[in-house]
Amino acid sequence: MLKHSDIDGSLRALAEPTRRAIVERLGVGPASVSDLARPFAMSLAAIVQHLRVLEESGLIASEKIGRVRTCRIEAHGFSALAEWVAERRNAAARKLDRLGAILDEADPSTNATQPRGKADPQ
Amino acid sequence: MLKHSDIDGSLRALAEPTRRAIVERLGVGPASVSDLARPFAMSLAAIVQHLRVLEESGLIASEKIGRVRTCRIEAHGFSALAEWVAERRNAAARKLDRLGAILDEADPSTNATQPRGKADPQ
DNA sequence: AAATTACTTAAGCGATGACTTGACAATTGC
DNA sequence: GCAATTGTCAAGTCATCGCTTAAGTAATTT
Repeated sequence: MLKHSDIDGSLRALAEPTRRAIVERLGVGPASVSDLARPFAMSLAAIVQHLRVLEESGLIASEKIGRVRTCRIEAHGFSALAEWVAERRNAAARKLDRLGAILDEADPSTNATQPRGKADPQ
Repeated sequence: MLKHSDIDGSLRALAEPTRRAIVERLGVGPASVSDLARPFAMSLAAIVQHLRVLEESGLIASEKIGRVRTCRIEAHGFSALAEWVAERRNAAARKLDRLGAILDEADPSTNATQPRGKADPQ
């Protein structure tokens, strides 16, 4: 149902400080393109390019009314990403200390694809 | 306490499909450099470079014993990242429909930095 | 000790990405 | 209508990134 991952697009989009700052600004509330551009020492055109990347990745959405385009943050895109990151974090946590053994016994399927001969130490 | 974010490093590292695949592989369990390289149609040196990026960002760790370096996923780095993404997702969710009003009344502090003159519509 | 395995390091190359400038289009205010 | 505001599009520049090849080191096997 949820677009099985424009994880790639989302992560690429967020791997850039300016775009992250824009996203954080939009977390406060919607804003126009020039509002978003104002804090930065770069051309409006550059910001528009960043916005395009963010919108294509589904992290923000925008609507143009008259001559002003208003941008807002898009919950959907962030949910997909949050899920992916959480999965990895859980996988990592499962490997910590002895907790691994406990959880793996509760749900052995998570270990099914383990390569032969590696007993997953620690 | 938690390194206020090599969010930048983590996101940059994960914005690359090969590195994401490596991380997913390590979610199953630790592996050597050549183990990690095997599935990919690229040189070992390339993989080593990817591993370096991942390690510098704190998403994986590695230890060399004898001539083989063993890599594992690092829970810490993923937690920091998961937190950041969750914050943005929450900010986004708060702006949805009327849910916003409800949550904002429950915790008005989240709205305190709203810029003047913007009433946060919808 | 010679060969093999498992990396490591450095230099270089082509593609992509983040900007710029400049020219244009479409509202809106006077 | 004219001018400012707000954004769009296209081209071009420069740095960074992902990869390669080639040469080197250190541990292990035979």
